[in-house]
Amino acid sequence: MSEDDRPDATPTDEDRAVEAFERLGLTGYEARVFIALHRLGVGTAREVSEVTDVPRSQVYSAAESLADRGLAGVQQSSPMQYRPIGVEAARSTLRTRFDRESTRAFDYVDRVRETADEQREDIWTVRGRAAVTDRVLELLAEAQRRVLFGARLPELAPEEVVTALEAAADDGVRTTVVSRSPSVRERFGEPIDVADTPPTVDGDDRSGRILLVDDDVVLLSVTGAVDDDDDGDAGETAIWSAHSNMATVLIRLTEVGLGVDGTG
Amino acid sequence: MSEDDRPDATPTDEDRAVEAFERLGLTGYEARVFIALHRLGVGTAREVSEVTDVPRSQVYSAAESLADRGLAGVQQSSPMQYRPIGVEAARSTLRTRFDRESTRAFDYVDRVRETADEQREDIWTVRGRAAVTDRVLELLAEAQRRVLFGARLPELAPEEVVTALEAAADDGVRTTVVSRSPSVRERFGEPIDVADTPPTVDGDDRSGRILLVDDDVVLLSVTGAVDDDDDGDAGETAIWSAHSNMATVLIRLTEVGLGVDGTG
DNA sequence: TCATTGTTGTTATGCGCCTACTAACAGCCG
DNA sequence: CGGCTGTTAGTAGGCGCATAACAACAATGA
Repeated sequence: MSEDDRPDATPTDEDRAVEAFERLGLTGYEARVFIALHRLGVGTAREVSEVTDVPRSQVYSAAESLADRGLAGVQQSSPMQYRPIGVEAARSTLRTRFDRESTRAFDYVDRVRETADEQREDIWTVRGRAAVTDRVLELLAEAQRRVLFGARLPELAPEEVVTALEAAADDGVRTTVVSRSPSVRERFGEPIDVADTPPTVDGDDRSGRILLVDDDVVLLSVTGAVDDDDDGDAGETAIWSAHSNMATVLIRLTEVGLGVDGTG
Repeated sequence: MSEDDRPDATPTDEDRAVEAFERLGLTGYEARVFIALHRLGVGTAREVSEVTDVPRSQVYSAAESLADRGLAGVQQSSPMQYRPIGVEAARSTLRTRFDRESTRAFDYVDRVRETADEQREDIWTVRGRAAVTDRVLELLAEAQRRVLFGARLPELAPEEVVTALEAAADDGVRTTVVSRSPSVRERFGEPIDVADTPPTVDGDDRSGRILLVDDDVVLLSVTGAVDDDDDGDAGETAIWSAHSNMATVLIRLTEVGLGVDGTG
């Protein structure tokens, strides 16, 4: 059934779908049989093996495994027949399973977790949009006197960050937001100072976020796919430092470039 | 650090958490390092290997892999230091990844899917709560003249099923719901007939759902963990048949047991 | 009636990859 | 020298992929 048996041909849409299913926890055979069953509506092992690249003898176990996962139905007859569960039901079955495992895993982590007591002359690296946002929020929580936050793109100033910045401003922290992008600037109001980024430092379109907190906390991020696994949207890498001489030095440098004065 | 090195000791809470992380796509080492980092707050490879059962030499690659996934941060120094991302941020990172893969997988299935044109003298088996519900909904959609639905437990009559039953009733389908459980019965109103289950057939507390549609569609389910993978809540297995003599016979038998008359 | 042919469902086997685990190593510093 | 760090090689076992062989059964034709 495959018009293309070359070992390294361009991956088809089906190949990509199979890979996605594999990352959801299915085996390659299970994924192909599931897809084939949806193609057929109903089918025997033979029919399945004719519309996809799974040997007939392996269809039985793969389909049985799908049935165990609640993703397919079986008819005990000769020949046996299989039919897939509906797409939405299958999606929700997998999602339920994901949520269950997620709870099991993170509940335990929650119980044993310790918060780090700071700290030394450190520069930390963090990869991934969500991870960077997480770090921004934790650093913002320490703010006592002033905060400067910059984001080139709106996606880099998500709702949680906006909220945290507003909370800081409400607590009497002198809060400034800089961005070249108007759509970022207009998300902040009232107690927050908003400013355009000076053209001098805005040249590189790979810059991401900047965060200065008080006099000794700094975070800088850049965007651009680092070709992780396959995190299309997470191409952000940040460095940060807190309560260190290194942080202080970085802050001075950054302030000069931005034309901001942190003293006062 | 392990007080228990017997090969097959009872799994600890941490073991169970590690297994959950593995089902979310992490390796065992990655999971243990992630947990250890949360235990420590911050840590070097040595410290991690002392707190969990991962050889020091393997901590480096495991932590680096966590950093690639956006689940940990790295400090390039000697000794290197690692720190975990916050629990909520980690959970949301994994969930985002899950949703992305889920879309990739099911969008393709949606494009190639065919609906089965019914059908023969078949009895189908379906395992898992969600899969059974899916089948109930598809069978309900065929209703022309009458529907009888029964569920022993409220969980077996989820909102979608209630909605579908009401829709059928509104379409002029004579609709009856039977259940021993008052909490099931009181979910249905107006155009739907509600009845208690006669004691004669209610004996077995493993019965699940029953569905009769017109004169030739029937579904029967039973509950009880079939010890699938680990689907704690999905211990339901159903058989069903539609437009077959087998279905007709089953319907007659069921009606007698329930004291219902389907003619008219 | 018997032999032949084909189908079905099960099972065995070899291969390759990834993970777990151990071990060895060069570089650095006190 | 001795201890620590970070990297790398090497082994073993498990799982998934792939192919083949098999018994049981049904259909066919002489």
